[in-house]
Amino acid sequence: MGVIRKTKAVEVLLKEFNSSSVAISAKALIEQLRDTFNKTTIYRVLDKLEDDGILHSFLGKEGIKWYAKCNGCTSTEHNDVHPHFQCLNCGRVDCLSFTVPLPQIPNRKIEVMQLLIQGRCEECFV
Amino acid sequence: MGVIRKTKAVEVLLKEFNSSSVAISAKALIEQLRDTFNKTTIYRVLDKLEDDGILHSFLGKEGIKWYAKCNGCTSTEHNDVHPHFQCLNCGRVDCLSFTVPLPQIPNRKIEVMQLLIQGRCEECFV
DNA sequence: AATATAACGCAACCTTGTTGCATTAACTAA
DNA sequence: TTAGTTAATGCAACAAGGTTGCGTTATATT
Repeated sequence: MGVIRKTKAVEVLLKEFNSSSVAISAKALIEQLRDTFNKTTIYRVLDKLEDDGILHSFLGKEGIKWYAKCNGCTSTEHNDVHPHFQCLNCGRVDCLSFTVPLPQIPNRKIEVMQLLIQGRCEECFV
Repeated sequence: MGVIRKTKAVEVLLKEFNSSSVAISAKALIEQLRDTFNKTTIYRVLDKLEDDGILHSFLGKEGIKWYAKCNGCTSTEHNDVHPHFQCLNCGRVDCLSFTVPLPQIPNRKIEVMQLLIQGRCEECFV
């Protein structure tokens, strides 16, 4: 696949992810950019950025897709396996920087691990 | 909420979960029982069984909902937090019996943790 | 057996995400 | 700089998982 052309959509979305370190849901981006880009475009650009190893995606609560910047991934391998934290109060999702030790399970080959931690974020923590 | 009446749907679904220890997706149950029950009924019964602490649910790949039997949960509290394993080859999902140590994160309150491990199960492991 | 009402079936709907196709706009090279 | 190629876009229609409203059925109670 690969991002070949620097279009407005690519530029705007990249800026969005570079300006903060939190994860953003496809849904939120579509709402936010409703007047600028078609949802199809946004889905396609996100797909591509993921293929290129620039973003990674994961599923949050209710099965909706979230995206965040990758660290150290290439288009051939997504190495950036870390937990995500979703605040049950404000809905915010961000990447946690520590890595979780992958358990060894006999006779199984582990390929991916998705760890979603939910609770109250720093802002909503009283 | 609470399951009040012992209907056929409740009976059949409970039997389904008692006869094996793997997780079953709502989707699969609907397909399997298509000629017997309406999908609305199946969704509602699963909801109830979850509320009652008999089943627990989690999201698998593609955001579809899976259910499995609980161990030691009540209608007021779901304590049964363990990882799930989804085989990327045959699609089978089951509960892993070990618990994962919850990390402590400063200034955040952790309430739920969802760990989905994906790879190749015992049967599909070559 | 009569009654109250939880549970059911059906159809219609909602949400997130995808696909086909005609149009537009980046890049390439003359 | 312009002409040509084709990737990227917008639109509309669709798809899948799941939910809702409401009239009907069946379970439990008396």
